[in-house]
Amino acid sequence: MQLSQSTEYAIHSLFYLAVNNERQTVLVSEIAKAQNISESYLAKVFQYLVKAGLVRSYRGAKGGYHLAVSTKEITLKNIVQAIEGTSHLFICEHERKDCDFAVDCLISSTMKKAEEKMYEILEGVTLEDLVKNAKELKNQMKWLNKPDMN
Amino acid sequence: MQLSQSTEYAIHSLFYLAVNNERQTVLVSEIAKAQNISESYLAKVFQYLVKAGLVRSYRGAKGGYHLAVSTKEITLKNIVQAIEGTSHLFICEHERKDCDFAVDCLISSTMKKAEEKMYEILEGVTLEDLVKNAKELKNQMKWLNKPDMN
DNA sequence: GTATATTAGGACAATAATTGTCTTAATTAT
DNA sequence: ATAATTAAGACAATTATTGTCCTAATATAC
Repeated sequence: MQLSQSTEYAIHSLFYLAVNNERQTVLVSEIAKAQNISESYLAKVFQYLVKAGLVRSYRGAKGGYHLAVSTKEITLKNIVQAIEGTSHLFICEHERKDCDFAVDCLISSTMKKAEEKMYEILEGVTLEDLVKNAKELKNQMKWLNKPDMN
Repeated sequence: MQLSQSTEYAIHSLFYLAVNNERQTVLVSEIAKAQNISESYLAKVFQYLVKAGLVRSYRGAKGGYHLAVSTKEITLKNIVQAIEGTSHLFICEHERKDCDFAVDCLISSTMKKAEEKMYEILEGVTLEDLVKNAKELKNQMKWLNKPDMN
């Protein structure tokens, strides 16, 4: 059970948009280059992000993409679900048929709870947090690398 | 992101073994029939369960399978990982290459935490719990169906 | 209005993962 | 020895993911 590579692309791309949030639009080609991945494939990923309402697209010359809402409003959960969909972790075939325990099955309820707990964590981190963290790390690294500190 | 059908089969099969824990062995053919699924495929699933140390196999006449340890010691986490493997939810390609933030990346650390929280819940439910729950539900259903109660 | 830049959407191909079957070997009970 | 059963690997079928390309729609700039 693993998140797809598309999800990694999506997260990194939205992070890129967040960092460049003051620009009016950013091209897919630029974002693909920054991650060193295929532009045509990333274009597909962006279609999901548009559909999920996370980014807005602008066609034509000077077009490109921009975050649809503020960096505080976009969480890791939003991004993961935009790509992976919102279907449940565990879908019991049996449950749909003849299962005696379907009404209050401990397997199903546990799986749902596990899923919720996972999403709770992903919901707690926004693009704003990621940008802040990256800036801190950059500063920290510069500091660590100052030659007069050693 | 979804658990495979094999995982469902594994959970239901181990539940079946747990319910029949007093018997010396149970045949794959019986377990497959109980779930109404292909025996040859379930046989493959059982190979993983053996490898993971959750069940013991007995070859030959009167052979079959039996839980390798007590029902208290087998958790949903064990079963899920036996089938799905233990690799992480999120594996960042970038991280392995030239990422400046690799050391303390908020994306990676959040994903790891989300995964941990999920497994924490799955770890909290054992086969023993599932059997108890099923018995309770059965009783509850009988009670609900008593004609003199309505 | 024409040319240019850019995303949208669909068709398609390649690859990988999952699901499913079968055959042969090993093992055990009778 | 014979019959019953799992082990292991090869293989096929199906589905999901990844990746490319072409045409249409839309917007800007001249």
